[in-house]
Amino acid sequence: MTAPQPNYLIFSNEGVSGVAWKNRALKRSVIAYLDVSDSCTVMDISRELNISVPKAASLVSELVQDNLIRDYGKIDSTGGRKANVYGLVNDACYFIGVDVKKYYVNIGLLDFKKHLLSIRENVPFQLENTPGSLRALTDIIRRFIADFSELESRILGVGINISGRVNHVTGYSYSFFHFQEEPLSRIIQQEIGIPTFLENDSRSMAYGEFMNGVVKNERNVLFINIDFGLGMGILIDGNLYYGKSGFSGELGHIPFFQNEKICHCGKRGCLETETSGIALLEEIKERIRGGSSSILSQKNRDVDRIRLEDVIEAARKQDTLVIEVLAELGDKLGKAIAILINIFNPELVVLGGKVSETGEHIRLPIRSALNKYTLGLVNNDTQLKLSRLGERAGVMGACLIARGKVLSAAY
Amino acid sequence: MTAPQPNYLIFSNEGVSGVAWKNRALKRSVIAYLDVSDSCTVMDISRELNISVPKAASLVSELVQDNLIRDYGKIDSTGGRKANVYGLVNDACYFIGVDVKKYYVNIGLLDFKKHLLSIRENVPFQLENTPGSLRALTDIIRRFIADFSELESRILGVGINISGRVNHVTGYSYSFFHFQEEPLSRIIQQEIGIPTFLENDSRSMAYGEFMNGVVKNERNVLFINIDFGLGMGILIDGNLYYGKSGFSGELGHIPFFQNEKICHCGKRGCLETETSGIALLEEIKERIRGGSSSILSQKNRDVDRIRLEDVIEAARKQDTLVIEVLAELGDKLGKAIAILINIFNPELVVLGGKVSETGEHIRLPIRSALNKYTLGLVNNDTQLKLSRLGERAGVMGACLIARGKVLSAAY
DNA sequence: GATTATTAATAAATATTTTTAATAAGTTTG
DNA sequence: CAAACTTATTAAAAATATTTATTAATAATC
Repeated sequence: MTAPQPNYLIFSNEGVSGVAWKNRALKRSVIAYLDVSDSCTVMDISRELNISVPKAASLVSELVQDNLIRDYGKIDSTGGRKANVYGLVNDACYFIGVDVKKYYVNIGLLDFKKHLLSIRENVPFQLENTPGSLRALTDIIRRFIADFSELESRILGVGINISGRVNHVTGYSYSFFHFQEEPLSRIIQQEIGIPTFLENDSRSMAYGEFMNGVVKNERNVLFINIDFGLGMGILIDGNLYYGKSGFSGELGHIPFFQNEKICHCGKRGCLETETSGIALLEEIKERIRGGSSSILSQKNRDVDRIRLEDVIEAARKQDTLVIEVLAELGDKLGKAIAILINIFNPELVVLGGKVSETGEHIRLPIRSALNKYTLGLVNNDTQLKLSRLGERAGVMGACLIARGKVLSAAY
Repeated sequence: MTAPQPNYLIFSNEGVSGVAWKNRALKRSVIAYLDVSDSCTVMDISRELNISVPKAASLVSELVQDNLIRDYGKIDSTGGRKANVYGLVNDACYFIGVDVKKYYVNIGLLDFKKHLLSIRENVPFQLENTPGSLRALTDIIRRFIADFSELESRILGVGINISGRVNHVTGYSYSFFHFQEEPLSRIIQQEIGIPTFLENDSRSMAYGEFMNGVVKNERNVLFINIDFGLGMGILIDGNLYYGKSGFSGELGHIPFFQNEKICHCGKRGCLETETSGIALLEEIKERIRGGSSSILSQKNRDVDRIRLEDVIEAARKQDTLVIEVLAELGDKLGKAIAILINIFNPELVVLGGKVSETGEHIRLPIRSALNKYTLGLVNNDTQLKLSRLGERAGVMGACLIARGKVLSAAY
């Protein structure tokens, strides 16, 4: 005898009103509550949602019937009859996250309880603004889904990270695959047959770290994505902040330097021109050409062919040149983050993206710049931590974005 | 026969649970809805709050009995029976707002429908960190309340703006009147006998402009307070953003210049050192001393005694020197605002505070700096407007802060 | 180890809300 | 100007939720 299939209707408001609508909303609230508290009793739900105990009990029993939550036995009592505790069923439903990079794709499968069950990294792919590239992407997603055919009916959403400008509400991507009238999310959704959601990469990573990463109870968090470019995800009161059109967090293109370097955005003096993976790589190459010694130069290889990954690897091996350049980069970036701290007074700033994999080599210079450039009172409020998810923040975030949208019926 | 007194119990959750709690919450929701929609029918409420029409009708009739809302006659029909429209009763209750400045206080009275019924400006006062100064402040408030003794029982809240660091949740003020254990808000509340709320001045002004000023339907708004110092209020999704400890929006102290001017905060290079009322005044004085001609110099008066108000007055009279200095200041400030626009992607940036009273003389240089320093796509999203409330933004905001807290029972 | 206090779950009674239907009040159209 | 059509309000019936009371289970106490 197989377990009954869950009743996904509660994740939608379509075609219901009145009491049915309220019940769905309440059930979603129960799940949202379990999402943060992990487990709870009928009494807890009654208190939390301001409903009577019998009502809470009936909701719980329906959710158990729906196979979305499960009775996990008795709780340790505090001096009375022991209460039954309930929690989410981890295999109730699944979500897929796709992290689209320039030369590869990472794709993963998340269960109901936010465990990353499977991840496939570095799937070869060329991100180009062509229909062919889009087709290749949907093929990769389809193939991944095919590997989990027995779960397919329980995969409720797909989240996709695309760098550049994305409107998460309309599902339009402006920087890539923008060659048809329909929003990109809908086109992909038609291809793969599962509700699909688009998100900007830095925001997605921020959400991943927030829901399942280094963030604990902090509700106002900045996630600095130091990758090839420089991006930022903003979490305000536990929610991603988008701005008017979803273009918030364009940290890389704030006017910051008096330099003459022309950014790929067309402006001069962008922060990204000196504090990003590309800037780091260029500076390292420049200095090696100028005669600086480094692990990277000793190998007698072609300077032009040094990759960012090599630089990060060199930092891990305590290469003096890289550490020195990182310290300078960190000082500049720290000054920029000081601005953000004065403005946001956040509880936590998380450093993510490729360059953050150099660990303390980048964190410490930023930390000391913060001490230099922010007011003590404000600075003391703010922790500075390294990403916990690292490379996987993108996939995790994409899964969680899809999960969040489906669970809140917000689409 | 006098009108029945309103039932203020709905503005509290104390001592109720179950159905009574739900009814109070629903009634508050009705009022919150009327707050933004100005008037509505029973049907509207039913649809908006997802409750049945009879339930909505019973809530409305209770609120009418409570004298909080009133039947305002029939609406123009769209092809059927005309519906009754309901709206707030403007004299149902009142709120007081106090804008505390360095050398004076502005204080005003707001009615339930957000009309500023009475305002008393420039009440002499010395803001000092002494018990005497605090006593003087409470005296001013008490005297103001005494003038409206017939309304006193209906004054439900007092909002107070204090510059510097304020925690609106705990009610502590750190920059002023911080010489006792208890939070300042509670101390004042005990003195005047009305629930009291503290707020930072820039945030309060931002809230005033948002609820009753130049902001129309925009939900993500930055309010730049260019006064003696430089502050900012941030509105995100229609709510004030506070940050971890309520220290958000410290725009004046972001590290921005390479200059050697020491800011009163102790750091060097603060934005405020070159783009604030004080900076403007100093620069004007400097240039006049250096021989520049201006209306201000012609009067043959003591340069040292020129006040910021004189400078603004001169700008209104098209004084070339002031306009020139404002243009330079606007360019620098515009560059800083460009950073904010890249980060927040707001729908609207509002310029307020004393210096903004120079109108287009400050707005246009900022506007052109924005064009220069932001990406087109992002910049086109953002309007730049001058404050509508001007000097009164502070009082209006303080009243509205108190009103908002009371109406949402959030204290 | 029985008793008491405490807490959870369940059941019955009560109260409230929603549904459904009917009525009233208007608008539009032939 | 009346018939047909909309929409709002009211009323009664049905459904649902909350209260209150009861029972069950457990820990602490004597």
